[in-house]
Amino acid sequence: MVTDCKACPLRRHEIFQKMTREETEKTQRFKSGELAVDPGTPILAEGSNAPQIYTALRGMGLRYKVLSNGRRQVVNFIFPGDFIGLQAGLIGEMGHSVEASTHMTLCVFDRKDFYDFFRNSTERAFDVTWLAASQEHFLGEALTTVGQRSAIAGVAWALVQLFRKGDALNMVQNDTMPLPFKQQDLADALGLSLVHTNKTLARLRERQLASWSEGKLVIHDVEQLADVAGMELEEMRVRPVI
Amino acid sequence: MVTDCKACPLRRHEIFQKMTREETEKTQRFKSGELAVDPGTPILAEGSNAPQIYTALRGMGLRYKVLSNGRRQVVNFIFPGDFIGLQAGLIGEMGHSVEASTHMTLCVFDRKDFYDFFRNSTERAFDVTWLAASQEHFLGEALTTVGQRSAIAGVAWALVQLFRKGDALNMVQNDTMPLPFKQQDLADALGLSLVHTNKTLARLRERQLASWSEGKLVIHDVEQLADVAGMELEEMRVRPVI
DNA sequence: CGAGACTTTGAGCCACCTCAAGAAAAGTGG
DNA sequence: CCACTTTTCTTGAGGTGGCTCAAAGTCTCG
Repeated sequence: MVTDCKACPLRRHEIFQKMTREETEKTQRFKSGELAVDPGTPILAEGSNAPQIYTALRGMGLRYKVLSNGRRQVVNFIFPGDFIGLQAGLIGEMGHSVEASTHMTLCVFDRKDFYDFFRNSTERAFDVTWLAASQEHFLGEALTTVGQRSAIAGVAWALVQLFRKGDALNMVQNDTMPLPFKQQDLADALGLSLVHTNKTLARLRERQLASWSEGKLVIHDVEQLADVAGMELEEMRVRPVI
Repeated sequence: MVTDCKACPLRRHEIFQKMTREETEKTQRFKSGELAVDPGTPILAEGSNAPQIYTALRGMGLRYKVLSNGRRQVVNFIFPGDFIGLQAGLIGEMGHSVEASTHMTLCVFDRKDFYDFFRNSTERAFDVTWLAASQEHFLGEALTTVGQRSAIAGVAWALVQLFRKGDALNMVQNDTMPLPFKQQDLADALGLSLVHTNKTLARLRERQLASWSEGKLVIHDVEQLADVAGMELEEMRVRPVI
């Protein structure tokens, strides 16, 4: 049986299904073009030249880099629908590692097919490029946060981003969404220590701006939180028609 | 007369020349498809939906974002050959501002033509995507630096990056290259204060690792500096053949 | 019930910040 | 070419936001 890739950002089901079917036949390992991984499982390693590319279907994960001194920078949080390994597919090598934070199921396809796919449809090629550019845009924002915002503004910024992304994916109900990460993950994303991140989260909780515990993030007034972050809420971009 | 766009990263001269010629006719403003700007001139503004895209032919500049509180994050340094406005071309809006640090001359073409260009050649479409992905890769590195490296390691990292990029462009002679930026620019790139950046540069100079003054950066032993930065020197990536 | 993983809190410290002011360059106009 | 102004660089002094160390509290799970 072939996986339904509705969740793939490129929405080209027939292509993805073909890829995953081939993948299945080739490796004899994936029952249905899906790959299921447990929390903590590394999916891609920095510097690797992995032949696979994935789309997250369910579950969440982290992109991160680690320095030789052991410090870790979380580059991004992965949500359902996100692409994993685009960099490897494009420039031939991963610039970061990826691992699962929760149980995840991934849609698998391989690089060679990715090239064909890119070549055969300018429409889809544009989508891929759009995705890369969006990611670049996001990283610019993140860099600005880490470089210029105070701890409380940075944490507020991150929570707003996560909440809005969750909202776009219909994960928010009653002002709350699942956020299955550790405080250490957020700390590493913001370049803060765990201790200070914890204290900053406590401050936001006291001020009734945001409360994150037991894997649930609750935000009643996003605008107020965005205000603390010193950011304007830009509306979600939609891929333009080329 | 039509500009020679050898320096454009996409090397598709006939296209670019056509674009710039059209541009010239349309605006009656650019004598030869080139645009010359003075130091300090804003080229693109964050949030703008500019119809133009550029390639830097000569001179250097800065990409940056400014926060509502007035703080500025320098996102990247622009060298000859770099693309300017790719984001606007792809996702319809600039995520950062761009301004010239030196006198610059730019190769101008417009967005509509960019779309056609993208659509009409999968080869070039791939190049664009590759560029976007490379930029994403770089930003991930920068984020890691700002988030996880100490001031001295961060400054060392930045100088190594600049020096290697200059080297790739044959701007290095006798271990020295032109670096026409201000210390404030570097400080804003690394999320450090001007004062601390200055003192850190002084330390590197004392330790004979790197010396930057009067617009010239001198590095005798890049590996030693990379060591201070705690980075491995990865070799320059070349766009793979698709 | 004990072990391990995560969160919370307290206490002291330091890397980097801000404020301030002088020195050196780099324009600018006559 | 020289006074004058403005910008950039440099250095000192003192302050603080966020860090590290340490330990206790909570939760999960075998």
